Amino acid sequence: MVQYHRPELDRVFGAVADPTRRAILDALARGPARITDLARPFPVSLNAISKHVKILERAGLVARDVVGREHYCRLETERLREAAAWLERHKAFWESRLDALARHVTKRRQAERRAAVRRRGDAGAAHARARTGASR
Amino acid sequence: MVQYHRPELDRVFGAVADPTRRAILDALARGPARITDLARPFPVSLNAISKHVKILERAGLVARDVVGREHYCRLETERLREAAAWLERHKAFWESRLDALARHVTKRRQAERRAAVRRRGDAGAAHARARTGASR
DNA sequence: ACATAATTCAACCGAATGGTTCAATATCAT
DNA sequence: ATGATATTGAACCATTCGGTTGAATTATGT
Repeated sequence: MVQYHRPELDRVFGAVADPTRRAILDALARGPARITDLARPFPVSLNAISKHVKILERAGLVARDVVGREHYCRLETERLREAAAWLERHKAFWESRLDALARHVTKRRQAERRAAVRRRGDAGAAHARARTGASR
Repeated sequence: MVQYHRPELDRVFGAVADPTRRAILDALARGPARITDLARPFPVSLNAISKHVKILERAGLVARDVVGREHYCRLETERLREAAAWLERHKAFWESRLDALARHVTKRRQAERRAAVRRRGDAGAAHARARTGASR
């Protein structure tokens, strides 16, 4: 179940981790656009957008058609599909595992409670004493 | 359709963009584990893993229960669900848009061909001249 | 009490990011 | 030919990242 390193996933997830790049992808969903068009709504330089597009390209999320001096960018959905599949698969798996664990813990808790009642007192097992995290 | 900046997505996608962190998540799918347990399979220092876990925590993908000196980490699926939903939604939207564009282009191509035939010669429109990208 | 174990903190390092500015290149329009 | 337009290249900067090492902190076992 633990698979070997897949650099495409690094690049795809790395690419969509940036809000500007997600916005660029959204813009491209409206149809192909040139670098200049893509850059217009953003408060950053044209060069910055050019770099972002290059990153999206390396991630395989965007392709470009060069027409004279103009570069038309368009979405490329295959890699996105792969990334979505990875997330979906893991989400499903993790959730089922968590359910299984929850059932297991519940069963163990019941067993512990019965044992504690038998012995009387000291109802708190180590698990119950855990100060649960998310401290920030 | 273009939504405002969602930093959780930055953090979640950023977190899963790293192969070591994806592997940690996979390990945690087998059940809660301490930092030391998580670190064992990796060729990097314990400190490095500690940092990775902290990043996963900030992304909301992992929570920890501190029991004495031991930190038990476990998966937290909510944020993952959100990220998966984002990808799914966009994947679906982009694919439908691409289909629509394809239909549109096809129709336009047919119209152009008819026009070209009427005029005779010079069949190549600008679009057809585009040297398609993915040049690396 | 004391050594050991589990973890973080702090400082550091090199490489990658996201941004800038100022050319350079190539194409289009006149 | 000339000038404007679209884009990249190159150099630079501050910050973040992924990693290290060494010391500090806290809890456990004897």
